[in-house]
Amino acid sequence: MPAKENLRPGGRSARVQASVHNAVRSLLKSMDRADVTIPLIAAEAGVTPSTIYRRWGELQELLADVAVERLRPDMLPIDTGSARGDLEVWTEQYCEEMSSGVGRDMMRDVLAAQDNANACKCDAFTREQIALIADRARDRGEYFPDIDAVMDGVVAPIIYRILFGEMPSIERVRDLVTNVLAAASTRPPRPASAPISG
Amino acid sequence: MPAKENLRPGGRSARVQASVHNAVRSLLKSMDRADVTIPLIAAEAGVTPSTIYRRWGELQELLADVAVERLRPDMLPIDTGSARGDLEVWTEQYCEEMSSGVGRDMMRDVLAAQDNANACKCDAFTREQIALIADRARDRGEYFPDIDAVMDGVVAPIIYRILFGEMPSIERVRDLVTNVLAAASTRPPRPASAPISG
DNA sequence: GCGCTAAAAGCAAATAATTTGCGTTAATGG
DNA sequence: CCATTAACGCAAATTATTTGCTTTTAGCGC
Repeated sequence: MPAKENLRPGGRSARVQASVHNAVRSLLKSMDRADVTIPLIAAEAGVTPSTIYRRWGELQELLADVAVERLRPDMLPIDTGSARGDLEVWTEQYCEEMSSGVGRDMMRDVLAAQDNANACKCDAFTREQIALIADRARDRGEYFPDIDAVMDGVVAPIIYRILFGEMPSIERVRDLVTNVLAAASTRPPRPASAPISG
Repeated sequence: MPAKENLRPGGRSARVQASVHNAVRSLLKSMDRADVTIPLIAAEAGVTPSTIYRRWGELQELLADVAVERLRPDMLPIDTGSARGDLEVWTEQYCEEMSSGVGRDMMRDVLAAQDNANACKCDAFTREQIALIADRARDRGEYFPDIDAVMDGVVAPIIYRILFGEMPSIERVRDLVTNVLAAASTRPPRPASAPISG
């Protein structure tokens, strides 16, 4: 678990991290992921392999580390003028990104790592985006479901299907959005979940 | 993709496969998964490492192969006399198994492999179990939702939360079951999904 | 059953990845 | 500016993976 944060943020360390991340991204673009090795990354980044081994431990952790950065949302959800429109557009884009080859690879990298901190981060990113849409809806005076209801009703089914072999169709995605919005005003809020230890 | 099926099912090959699988299970019981290596497994199984390399390619594929066998349901869903009872009991047990340390490790192994055939198999196992419950409900003349609705409404949220860091509480699980059953008689069936290629 | 064919396994040498000890560089805190 | 020490680089030692070749044996036609 010797990853990322709470290491010396100063010049060299940060430079090495950036260089290694760039090397990974660059190599993943030009070759099959199965052929990417730590010595290769080290050469591309201009560092010695042992630096990578000591900092990330395994290739899997490094890949997860890079993937989670790429999964970080880089823009605000598009404002369409209505909660339904916002959620529909965001969901379709999310689904498309996640079900693309690149998206699925990144998700696999994040989930394959021992350390589940990266997976939690991805979940947090998604919740933040939905919270932004929810805030806008509230500002407009519109109903909007609980974040958890959207996670259960829209995000989870999409991710499950992508991970377990079926690509959700756009019709299904729209349907999920419709159902969660329809249920929003009729269902009571749900009980909270407990965080996982390991 | 030199895995599992359509290899010589006869004596030696099968014996080696069984021996290797047993070795993996045994080693995973007694030590940390991070310390399990192919040479170790080979020694435990009494085969040469190159046999494992040629047959499974990577440790990850072998682990996925073993995990999917352990995830295969070994019993029929308990018959409680009602659809709601059947689904509730099955779901609680499923959730408990999957969120245990062993369950999460197996799921990770299955999802981490390049080959997504194992993930598809897990999905199929789950659908079969739900189909059995649905058949029983139909025989009793009870309503029962579409398998896809149960996958979306119950299974996906549970798995998503386990994978992405939150353990679903038993209350939430019951709530998911309640909601999918409540929706069963009011919602139209959903459009189908397309299979994934890679 | 008997032998033929080829898939799968064993063996060992060659290659590649990972770990480790130790000296060096440079970020951080006083 | 100096002391401290985390992070890095280097190289040797260890361990894992690949590969060419040989041997075993399952599957199949006779």
